[in-house]
Amino acid sequence: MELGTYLPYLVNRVGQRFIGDITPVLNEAGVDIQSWRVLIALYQRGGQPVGALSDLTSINFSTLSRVLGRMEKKGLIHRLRDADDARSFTIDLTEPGRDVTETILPQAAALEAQATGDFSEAELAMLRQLLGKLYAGLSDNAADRDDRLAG
Amino acid sequence: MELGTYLPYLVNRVGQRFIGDITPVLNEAGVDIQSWRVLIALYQRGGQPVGALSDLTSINFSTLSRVLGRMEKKGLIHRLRDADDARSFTIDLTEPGRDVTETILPQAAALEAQATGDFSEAELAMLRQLLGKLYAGLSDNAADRDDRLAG
DNA sequence: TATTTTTATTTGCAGTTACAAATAATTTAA
DNA sequence: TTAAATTATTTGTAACTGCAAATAAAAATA
Repeated sequence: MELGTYLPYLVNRVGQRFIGDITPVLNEAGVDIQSWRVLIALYQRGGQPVGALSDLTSINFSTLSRVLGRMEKKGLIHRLRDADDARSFTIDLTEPGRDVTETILPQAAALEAQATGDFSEAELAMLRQLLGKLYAGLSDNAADRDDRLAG
Repeated sequence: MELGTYLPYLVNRVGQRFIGDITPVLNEAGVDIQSWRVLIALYQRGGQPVGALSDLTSINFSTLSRVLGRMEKKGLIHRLRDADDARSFTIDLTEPGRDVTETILPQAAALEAQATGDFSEAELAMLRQLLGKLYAGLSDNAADRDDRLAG
């Protein structure tokens, strides 16, 4: 096994550089990287319960609970008790949360565009497709947990 | 911008699933994910000073310093004061460190193989190449730091 | 050669993270 | 229709993280 071909290594270092590039933008806006993940997810997919948001953002349940706590304190989101199921919340962007997201989004898009400046459209599409396929090939640990409970 | 095409999102969720899949193996071996990154890097590239290891593993300097601290306590690595430069250490695997690495490696390779079971050789090669290209397109924040100092 | 600047690494500190246990509400089964 | 099991989320706790400042050694400069 060669380090330079080991996919977890290749993926991790790209992920870390993405974080490095977006961090100054996020600092400017006063949000951390986890909150940013929540912001985009909610912005693009609308209100979500914590569990779905955990899947969507790949943030651990209990961590996410506290991330949401600080986002709420900052007025970026609110927790709305579900009418039918009082265990569940719907997490939603507030207006300021939407505003912050719309401030960051174009800068995030610009950084992505810059990082992929040398990519052809075909390469970009291919990369996205392969990352999706790879994701599908890896274990859905949330589903595993459900299986374990079910089995 | 669509969440499903946003590369940081696609990359992060793959990275998190890789971590989820390797974690039981690492727990079994008694090492954490960061230590594992250090282990592979040293195993494949030989002894390194902390700075080079930070680049190689994408682990922040001060974090890495403490990761090395716990690895040393566990006897996985040792710090060897550089003969020519007393500020610098060469970090190296101990024999137990090498053993642990060799226990984990085949399992890590198996997980990667499983995740990419549906990939053709061409797809795999393409994915690796594109991830490399993407990495190159992102900022080398270590270099940025140097530039800032130099400029 | 004494002083300043740079480089390599570590540490203080304040905050973040994840596991497991706790809470609280809902559904299932007796 | 009450007890048991399941589900959604939060919290206790112990460990980990990253920034900025500190340390310590080397290189550059006066």
